[in-house]
Amino acid sequence: MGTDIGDLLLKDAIELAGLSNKVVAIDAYNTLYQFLSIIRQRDGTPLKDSSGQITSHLSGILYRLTNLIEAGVKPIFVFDGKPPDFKSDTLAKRHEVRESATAKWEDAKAQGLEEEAYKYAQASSKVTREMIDDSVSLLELMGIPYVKAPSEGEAQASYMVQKGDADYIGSQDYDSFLFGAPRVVRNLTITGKRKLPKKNIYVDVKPEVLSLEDSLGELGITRQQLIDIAMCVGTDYNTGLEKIGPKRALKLVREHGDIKAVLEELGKDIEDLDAKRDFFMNPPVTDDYELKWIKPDRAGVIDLLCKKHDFSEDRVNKALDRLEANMGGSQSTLDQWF
DNA sequence: CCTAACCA
DNA sequence: TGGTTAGGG
Repeated sequence: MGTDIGDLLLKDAIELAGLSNKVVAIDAYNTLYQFLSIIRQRDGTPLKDSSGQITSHLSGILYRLTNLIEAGVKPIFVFDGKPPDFKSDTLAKRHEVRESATAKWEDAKAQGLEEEAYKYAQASSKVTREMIDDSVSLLELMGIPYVKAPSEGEAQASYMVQKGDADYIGSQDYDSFLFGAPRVVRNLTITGKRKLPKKNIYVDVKPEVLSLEDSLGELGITRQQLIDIAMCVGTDYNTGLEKIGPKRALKLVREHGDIKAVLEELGKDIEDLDAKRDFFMNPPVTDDYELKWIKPDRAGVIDLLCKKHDFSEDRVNKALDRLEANMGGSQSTLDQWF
């Protein structure tokens, strides 16, 4: 998913505390997908309520956002709108990959291949309309603002950071840099060691921040050239050129100036090149949003999570206690929020 | 992913 | 107390 330019970019590890009082525009699709693929049992089954509805995304939102707000972060969720027409190949491909992964998951499960089963279970994850609606409801009840993008969520989030309404984009992908995001934060979790599944390896997962300006300066290129490099490697809107990874793409774009000259040199072509380049530079965005963090509606959250989706009332109340304590629950913290 | 419980 | 892991829904 996204574009594979991460190796070219500068990353700075930080503590979550460093994001205190920062507004982070979280890429909703990216985050929900992450929750769905990772919040699973050992056999690969996602969390479900008694009626069989998947609830991994709701669990992720409740606990992750509670942690972020406790750390002083001011999160916003940014949802996708209508994707551009030239994304249809990528979307079709994702659908295909999901279908085949679902079948392979069944096979592996039947054969008792646990590791395989888990891998394919993850790849079968799908963010459904219903999950998005559920997530929006939960955010509203938790008092956390969200924005509905006219088109790509990452484009909208990038615009909000450019405008100064947010400080960072929260996403694991690098696409927002193509849309001009000044700052991105990855690994937006509570800091700590994490055990790799099925392996005896522990890795330090720390939030890391990336600055577009710093990376462009380091590489000695412009944002348009970064877009061109990404398009050589492949984006959601085009398949990459054969045998061209980020390193060679960087070299080629530096050498020839832009992707047009690179394509001419290689005798290749990318469909709708101009429209796609322009979409990255000038994506559809909106100013129609309001960012307000308000006191959570405890009864509403309990009703949605516990009554409708079988969450433990005890656990949800504990999370809400923490949320309230840091978000308009006490006068002392009110000032920093409003 | 995250929490909670368990054990050294 | 902190590392580890089962269980969450």
